Amino acid sequence: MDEKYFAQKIERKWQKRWDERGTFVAKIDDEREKFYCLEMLPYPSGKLHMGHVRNYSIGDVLSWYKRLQGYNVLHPIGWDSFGQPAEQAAIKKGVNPRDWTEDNIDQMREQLKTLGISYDWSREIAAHRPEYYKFDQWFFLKMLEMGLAYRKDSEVNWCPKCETTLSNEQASGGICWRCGTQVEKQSRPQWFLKITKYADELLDDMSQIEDGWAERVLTMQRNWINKSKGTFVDFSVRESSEKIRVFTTRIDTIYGANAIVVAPEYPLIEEKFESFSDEVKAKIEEIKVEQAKPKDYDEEIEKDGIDTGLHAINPFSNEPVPIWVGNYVMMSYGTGAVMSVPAHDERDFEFAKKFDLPIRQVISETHLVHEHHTMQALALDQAFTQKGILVHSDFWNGKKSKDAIKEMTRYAETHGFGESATTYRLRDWGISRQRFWGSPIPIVYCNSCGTVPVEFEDLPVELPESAPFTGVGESPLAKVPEFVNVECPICEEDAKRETDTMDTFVDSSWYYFRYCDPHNSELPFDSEIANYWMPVDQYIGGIDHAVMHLLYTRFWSKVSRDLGMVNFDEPCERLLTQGMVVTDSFYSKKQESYVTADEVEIQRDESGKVIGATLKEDGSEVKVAVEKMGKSKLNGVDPNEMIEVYGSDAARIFSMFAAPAENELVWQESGIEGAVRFIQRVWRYVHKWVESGRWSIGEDDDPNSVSIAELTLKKLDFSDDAKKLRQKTHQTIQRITENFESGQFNTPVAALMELSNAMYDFKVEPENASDGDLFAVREACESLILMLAPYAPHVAEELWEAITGRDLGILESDARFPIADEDVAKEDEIEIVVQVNGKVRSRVKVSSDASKDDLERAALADGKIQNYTDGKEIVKVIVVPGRLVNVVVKG
RNA sequence: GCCGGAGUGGCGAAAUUGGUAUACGCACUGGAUUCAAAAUCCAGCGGGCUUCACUGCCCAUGGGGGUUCGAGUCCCCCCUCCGGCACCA
Repeated sequence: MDEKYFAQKIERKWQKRWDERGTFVAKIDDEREKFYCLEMLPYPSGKLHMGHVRNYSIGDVLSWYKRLQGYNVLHPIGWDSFGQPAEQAAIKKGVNPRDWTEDNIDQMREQLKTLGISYDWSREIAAHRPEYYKFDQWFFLKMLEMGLAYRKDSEVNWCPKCETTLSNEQASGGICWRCGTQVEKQSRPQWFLKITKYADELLDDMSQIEDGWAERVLTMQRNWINKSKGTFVDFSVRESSEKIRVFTTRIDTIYGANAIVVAPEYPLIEEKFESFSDEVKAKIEEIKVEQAKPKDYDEEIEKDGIDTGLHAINPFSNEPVPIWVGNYVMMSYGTGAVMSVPAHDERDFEFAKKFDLPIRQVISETHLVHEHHTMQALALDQAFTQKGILVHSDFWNGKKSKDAIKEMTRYAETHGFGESATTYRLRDWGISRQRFWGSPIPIVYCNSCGTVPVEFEDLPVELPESAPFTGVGESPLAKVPEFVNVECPICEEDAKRETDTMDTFVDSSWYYFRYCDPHNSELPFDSEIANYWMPVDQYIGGIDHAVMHLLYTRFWSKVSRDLGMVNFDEPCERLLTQGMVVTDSFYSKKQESYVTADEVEIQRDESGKVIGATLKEDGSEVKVAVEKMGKSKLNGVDPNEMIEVYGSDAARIFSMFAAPAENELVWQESGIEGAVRFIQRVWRYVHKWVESGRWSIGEDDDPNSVSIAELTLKKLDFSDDAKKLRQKTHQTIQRITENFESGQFNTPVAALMELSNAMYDFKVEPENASDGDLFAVREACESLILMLAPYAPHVAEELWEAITGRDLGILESDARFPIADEDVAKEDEIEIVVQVNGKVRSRVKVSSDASKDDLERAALADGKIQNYTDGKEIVKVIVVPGRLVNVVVKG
């Protein structure tokens, strides 16, 4: 046994032993309650970043905690290994995406093993392997059978020079990443999954998970789906027999409509285009071009539009209103037309202000109803968007918005110019990608038979070994004749394969099922096995996935349920959305790329805050920002160096201690020394007692030593100091258990540090320790090690071995997370704060079970308090048992 | 722009969910130990006033307002920063 703590040595020792003993291999066991702990699977970029370390450390803390409580824990890991970076590497460096990906996986697996996360590596999966993506295709075919997969035209980013489609990232700033050409939109047939069919269920089933998911995530999902009840209203057009249909949730404001605003591609506009003036034509074209550009959200888009000269007739008032084309109306969203009510909608208000359109108030606040009936509308300086009472609305005046919405909708329905409707913002999920590195969509196009699904027994449709990666022209897959040319599964005539591959979100939508049964070659997973492990008890991942991934994944479970494969609705009971790990990013405008911190000269203000930077090489300007780590192209902080220097236990403790899991964490390395110091303090303390020979481990013990079993059997006398130490031990167990149960992982580290400080404050040396002292020390040490294990499993195993001679993590281990003894933890005397008018004026010591009356009496008897109450009237006394007394005085 | 979140000492943060603001750690300062350094140990550490000292008082949780006996915590407005926005994953 080394006396000195040497992280690398013990970490390697235990990683090897865990591997050999299969410590973390999960097996179905009906005797024990299962716990499925899952972290979002990483994209194998080749390099671990601090966001990963944080994510997996949180998962490991929970896995260890549950394992020590006797749960049957499943804690798997795999790779989200399809995606653009591999293909970009192929284009830029000429490597094969498969080799590039496999290399990266090997590197990251090594790094993860060095971190010592308690994964069941026998269940490792990777999306890019045919054994896995076979079942992406399997699910696709099932969804096709269910009518959930369909094909329709949809737009993609298109570079006219490279004649290729681009992702949003490749088209950022509206220009092609390769050649800088202005990006356009192109329409092409693509495959969609009908997630909208599940919109209501995705909303309603939130009630099943609301206890375990953060409210912010559910809110974002709710707003993303955005179910709104409202009314379709048809406006007839004075210059045409066509009608314009708009959707509104506020039909009660229709008397305030001052215009109909339509998208530039609106059919009526196309039809009447030639009749417009040159100015109108030019503006419409301009808006079209502008809308076709990929969105840059940083840039504020000013409202723009033009009056076409056409008129729509308000079906309620028969009033004609102008028809405008506006840049904020999209053909692809809603009906492509909106009614503009500036007085009661902020966007419409802004539009009306800019073009000086009339603004008519038709809803007023309840208490102003009377005046507004007779007065002209007040000059509004902003839109009044709340509900209220209708004014300036003919027959409907004086009605409440809520009633008016119902009655006016009914009126529109009976008069044939409208209908009530429920709309969703949620759109179907487009999964077609014109890329090589993804699951091929298992479809064949035949001239005689049409669109033909590949037979189930012919799955997987395998990706070819390689393809020409040029970054120009059609997708690489389309350039591989052996892949494209195929026999039609029906008529056996020559046919062509679909060359689009699936969105990588498909892979990550069902991987947690696969972990349950990762080697099944017939089915994605066995139902019975999945129903044992699933749903996931705790899912942990970045808040950046709050909407898309987590919505797709919920959708996929519901589809699996409808396929009869699982017996539940929601895939994850509890979700911990970890805050982003962000870091300073340096973007060189000259090099048009991100550079590392080493390459720049950083300017700081007096407080050390970064205010700017220049490139060391030539002093050119560098844009400094704080951005999430792992963002593609951005070089994050490399945790491996930190692990090498300080050890993985220290890195893990520090990453957990640095901030609460949900918070964003601005990464900085200073402070990790504190974690190392803490480990060393624990190490030294335990070794001092073990090596003193005062407690026994094996058979050849010191004759003066005594085992914990012997101690437990004796009736022990505890000194006041020993009592104090035991009290601290049990209070710490209470605190940490509470923290873990409520998902708080930073404060337990502080509690452990406090406990170790208390151990150092206990001044008894081994040589003259009584049996009671020995017991108190041993109890503190054992509890500390067990509670430390989730954070620093290597050092915990090592110390546990030192004091018990046994392993901690293995299934056969009898080590259990400690349980607090309330009687030992209880304080006899507590300090109560005494306030006068809410300000702390004194403190009194009372017995911890003092009654309310006792507290009040003690407070009023206190000399300092009497100074404040003398000659004044005591209005009331508020007593919060265990906390404080507040005396309220007057005069 | 739309949706969601965050802001507390020099720094990361804590605060039993409306009840002692600043636990724990980092950095810093002083002391012990040492030939010396590292390591370790002890002490101090929000700001301002007051007292020789004990002490006492006031101001502080991004800014402004409100509710309450009492607000970091609840409500309203504003500022700054971060995440997502459907082809980054």
